Amino acid sequence: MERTNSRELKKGPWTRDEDQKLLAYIQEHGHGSWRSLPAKAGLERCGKSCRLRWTNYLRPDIKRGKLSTHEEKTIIRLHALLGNRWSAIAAHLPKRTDNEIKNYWNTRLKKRLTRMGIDPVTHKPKNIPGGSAQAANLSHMAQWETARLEAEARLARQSSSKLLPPPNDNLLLLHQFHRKFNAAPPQRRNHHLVAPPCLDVLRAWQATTAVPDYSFFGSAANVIESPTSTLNFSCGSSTTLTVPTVGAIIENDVMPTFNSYDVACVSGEETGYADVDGKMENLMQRHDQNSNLAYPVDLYDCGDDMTASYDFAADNYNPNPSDMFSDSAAGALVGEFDDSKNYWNELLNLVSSSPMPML
DNA sequence: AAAGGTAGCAACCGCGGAATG
DNA sequence: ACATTCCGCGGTTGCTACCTT
Repeated sequence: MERTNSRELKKGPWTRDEDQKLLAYIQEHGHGSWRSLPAKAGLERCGKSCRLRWTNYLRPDIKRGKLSTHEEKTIIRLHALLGNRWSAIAAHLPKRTDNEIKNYWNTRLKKRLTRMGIDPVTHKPKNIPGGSAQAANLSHMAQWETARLEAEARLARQSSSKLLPPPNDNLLLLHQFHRKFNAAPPQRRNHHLVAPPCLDVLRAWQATTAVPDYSFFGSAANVIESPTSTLNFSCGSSTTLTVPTVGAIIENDVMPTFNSYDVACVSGEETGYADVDGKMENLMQRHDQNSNLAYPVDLYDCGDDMTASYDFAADNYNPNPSDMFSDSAAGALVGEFDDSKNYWNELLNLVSSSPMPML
């Protein structure tokens, strides 16, 4: 419990002097216990206030300034899936704080969607009644997906801050999810190595705005290689990741399954990302054709300043390739193309259905 | 120029879960 | 097993700058 000190603690805006004291202390000693930090740092603030100032403002790895179109669309998509779980959303927007994202949503994106006639809570057009039977049927799926996303967000936080193995419950949850929906489970490799904190599909979305014009789908001239071919990516070692081209997906009508390792593996391989993203956009497009999608495609892709903005290096994830691709890892690194179409269709449907209650 | 309204954002508050003894 | 402490999250408030009338 937070108790008020007998001495009156300062509240309100931080001064430059206070900032410098806090910054200097943390740079020298680390934050340690937030509760005891203020006294040690010579600040008349509560520990909570110090922590907030640090995490939302002073931390050196914070990117400030206007959010890019790419970041905006990521927020919208993640919000459609996660609701107001700002920390989980922030985990997929490097260098942005949950507070900043929350503010941005409340002051801008929410209003923009409202103006467009879209309910910012359900992400559906306001004149289309919600609560369909389908939505009800998807409740369970939604809960699992939500839980999975949260577990991944936790992993992201843990591994980025400590580089320690994830707690067993997180890993268990991920395994349960993947088993339940017949997707490739995340695999624990060597004990000291943590999976890169990524939400596979959403990272694939994030990673690629290099191809802003998605109208090429269906155009033979732009389909890479033959419709059934695959692309191989070098992963910095002898292992390769096999990913089907857009054409292969269309042809075979299968939904690819990636796990975190797969996507991390293609980091830095621009063509790989473009292709992964292409798949997702294709899925989205096909989904659009079969559902009353709330968003016109251009809602996300209307900006001119789209740039490939996902910076994997920013995650400070530098796995040793020999660890990364050892033993059982090899199997998982090969793209697994289960027929998990239902999984993806339902997940994508979810985007246009109402948020579900927590487990 | 002044008053009122609005937008944007930093910071606070209360709650709940995790960690610890 | 329980109580206490610590920390993080999401909701909310309040301040400031800007805009409109």
